[in-house]
Parts: sequence; structure tokens; C-alpha cells
Amino acid sequence: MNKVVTRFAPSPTGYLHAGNYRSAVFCYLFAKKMGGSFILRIEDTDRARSKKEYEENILDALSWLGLKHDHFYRQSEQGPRHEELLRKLVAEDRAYISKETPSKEGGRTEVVRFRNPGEKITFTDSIRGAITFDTQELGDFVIGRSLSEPLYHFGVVVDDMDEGVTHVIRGEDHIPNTPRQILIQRALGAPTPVYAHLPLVLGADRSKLSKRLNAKAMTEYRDLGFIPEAMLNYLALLGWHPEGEQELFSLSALIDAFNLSRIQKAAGIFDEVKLRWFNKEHLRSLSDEEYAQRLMRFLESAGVSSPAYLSRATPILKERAETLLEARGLIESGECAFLEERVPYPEAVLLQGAKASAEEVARNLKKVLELLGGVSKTDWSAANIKNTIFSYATEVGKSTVLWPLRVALTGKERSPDPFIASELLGPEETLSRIRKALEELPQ
RNA sequence: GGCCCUAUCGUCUAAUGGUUAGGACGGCGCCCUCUCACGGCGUAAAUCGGGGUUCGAAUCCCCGUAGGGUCACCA
Repeated sequence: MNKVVTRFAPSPTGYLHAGNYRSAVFCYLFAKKMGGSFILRIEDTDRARSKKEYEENILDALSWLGLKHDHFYRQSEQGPRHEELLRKLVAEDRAYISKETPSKEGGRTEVVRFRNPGEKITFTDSIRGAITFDTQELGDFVIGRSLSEPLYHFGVVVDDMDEGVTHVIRGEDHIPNTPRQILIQRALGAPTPVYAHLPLVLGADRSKLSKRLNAKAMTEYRDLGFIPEAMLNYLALLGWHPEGEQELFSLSALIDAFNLSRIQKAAGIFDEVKLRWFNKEHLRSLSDEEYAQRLMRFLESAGVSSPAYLSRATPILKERAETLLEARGLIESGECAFLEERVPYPEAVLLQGAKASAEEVARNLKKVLELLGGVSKTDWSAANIKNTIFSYATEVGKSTVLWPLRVALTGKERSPDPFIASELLGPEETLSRIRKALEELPQ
């Protein structure tokens, strides 16, 4: 069997949405699973609508997702080849120059039409099985505006042939295009690739994903603080399911598990809520260092400066934010500011949740100070701190110890627990803030 | 409208003739807990309808119905 070659062939006439990239994901996974190669082909034969900006966005999104192409083509650069084959078809009378009365603005008086033999075409779709069309009703469709201006169907067939594409994996909306393309293949003597038409990705309202109405550009998700691992994982599982119940996959695990036979036939809805779950999970599986790095880059690209305490805040952020944007929100709202400097608080807050007198709280904080003094600086971890304090706290009433301790450290009614706060603050700062709290209490 | 595709909890899906129809997200409830968050446990929730075939149908066939796609000198 020939080496597998798949291609993702978007046209740069707008920002691509999740459905488009889901096709790219499947093409990529299948090619890599089979040890084959993955082609990126920009279909820019419509010079009027194609824009460099959109092409760059596609490249940007694909590289963000980690889908590296093995070959890159720009359809507009195949002009001479397309013209050569278009002329060949005309010479063989499989196509002809047709006189037209332009039906709309800018219409030509001459176009190239395919001489349609009008036979029934049956092809086997790897996802849906046999599909039959009667191509009679297609008529002699147009394949070129002129001999030097090929149209979509012709360009696709020539390029797939020349690039050695063996598997065409694309959206279901291309099913009706397939018989025309097979007709052109036969006229050209080109092989017919294996077709796999993917179910569509729908918006929350069950309508087709549309850039204007309900779909974000892929790069917008990056700006919203989603990480590529999560997006890739989510996209792969939208319309495909591996054996077993595992849901969290890395790119290489996806390649390993992927196959065409477990692809869904029915359309699926793009659900941002589930995407958020994947994002949270993948964010958590990052090391603290990696997490801090990504968040720093995220803040930088948004023009926000990273606070000095950012890397220490990671454990807190990981627990509380599902996206990098939420992490940014926590930083900006001062959620972790206590790591930077002591946050002042009214005395009432210190006592509020303790439900105890100032004298009792002072006594407890002194005791905590004494206990913590016995913890070695090299063993200064949340677990050790908890062990050290907990039995005393339990004995005298947890809320009378832990609440004021936590407020002394974080200055807030609601915050991370005092153990993790102590760890992140370090021994000197922790002890100093407890002393400070004691000074402010009536003796 | 013609042609084509599809149909399991709200959503993503498992079960390829025999299961109390399973899992995940979300929802709800309980627990954990000094607060907030995290987490743990539990729970409600589905085979579009009607006919066949079969001892037996979510699964196979037919007919409906519903949804979607497509019918360009766009891709």
C-alpha cells in the first residue's frame, strides 16, 4: 500500500472556525497514525476574496494547535499546471469553451465547461459506506473561468493528484462535490482517493458554525486563555471516540489511539462548557514552572505585566482558574496580592469567623507562633505546617485558631487556607505577619 | 423544492441481535472544610414514531417525521 498522504485545504477567505480545525485535526492524526504525511494547501484561486491576513491566521492557529504540516502548497502557484491540464481536456474534447450570456455582474462571455458523460457515480465513504449520485442533473458544469483561471473542483482534483493525496478527509458539506471531482479524475486519468466525510460541527443553536453568527476564530480561543492541548483534545473527541473511557489525551496519545472507523456519522455541537473542563484538566497537568511560563506569556501578549509573585501563585491559580484569562482576572482582582505584601484588614475581620474574644484569639496566635517556631525552615511545607498546628487547633476549636491565622496571613475573608498560604509566604514572612496581627490586637 | 447525509440522557458519547442501556461534561443533592475554591460520593436524565425480520431489536429492513448539507463564472 502507498504511503498515506492527507491534506487540509482551507481557503483564506475568512477566519476559520472550530469545525474547520477539527477536520485538520483528523487529517493530521490519521496521517501520523499511518506513518504518512500531512499537507497544508491554501486554496487561494479566488484572488478577489483571498487575503494574506487570513492565510497567516490559519498558519498561526495550526502551529498553535501543534499540527505541523509536512508539505505546504499554495494553489495559486500551480497556475501553469492547471492551464496545461485544462488545455489537455479541451484538446481531448472532455471539456470545451462555452459561449455564455453573462447572468451577473462580471460574468464572462466564455467559460470552460466540463463535458459531463452524465453517468451514475458510486463511491465508498469510509465513514458512511456507499453513496450514489446521478450526475446527469449536474449538466456540463463550469471548471474554469478561462483556460488560465481554474475553478475549485478542477484545482482540487489536479492538486490532489499531483501531491499524491491518498485520503481526502473533509467536512460532510463536501459530499455533493465528490461526484463532480470523481468525474474530473476519470477524465484526467487520476486515481480516486479514499474519501472520509466528517460530520459537521454545529453551534449551540444546532445551526452550522458561522463566522458571523456563532463561531469564534480559533485564535480567539487562545486569547480567551485556552491552551492548545485542551483544544486539540476536545476537537479530537468531538465526532470521534477511542475504545475505552479515557478522555484526557496528549497529542501523541491521540495519534496512537486514532482510527477512522470510530468516527461518528451525526453532527455534533461545539460545547464551550466541556472545552473549559478539558482546559482545566490540561492546565492542571502542567508543571508549576510550565504553568507560570504560559501565564507570563499570556499576560505579556495582552500587554499586562506579570507580578513578581506570579510563580509562587501558581498552585492557587491552578486550583481556581479554568482558563489563563481567569487566572489573569484573579491576579488583577488582587486574589493573590497577599503573596506580594501584607494586606491590611480591619480588626473585626480577624475575629469575625473565629467567633472568639480578642484575648482568646491572641492567645491562640501566640501559641501558633511558638509551634511554628519549631518547624525547620527546610521542612516548611503546607503538610508539615498543618501537622504542627492541627492538633492544637482541634483541641481549642479550629475556627478560633485557623480563621485568625488565615486572615493574619492573607488579609481576606475568603482566601486559600492558612497552610498553603504559610508555605507560599515562607517562614520569615509568615511569622512576621502573625506578630503584626498580635500587635494590632488589644492585649 | 430536487439530490444527498443523519437520528441513544440538555451536550459529547459507549453498547456492532441478548446489558438493570454504561461513561464524561453540565445540573441537582450530600460529604469534606476555619472561609473561598478544589476534591469525594450520590442522583435525575436517552434509544424520534410506526411497521416488519427474529425466540429476542438501540442495533437489520421499509415507511414516516425531524434535523442538517448541497444545488455559483465561491471554496
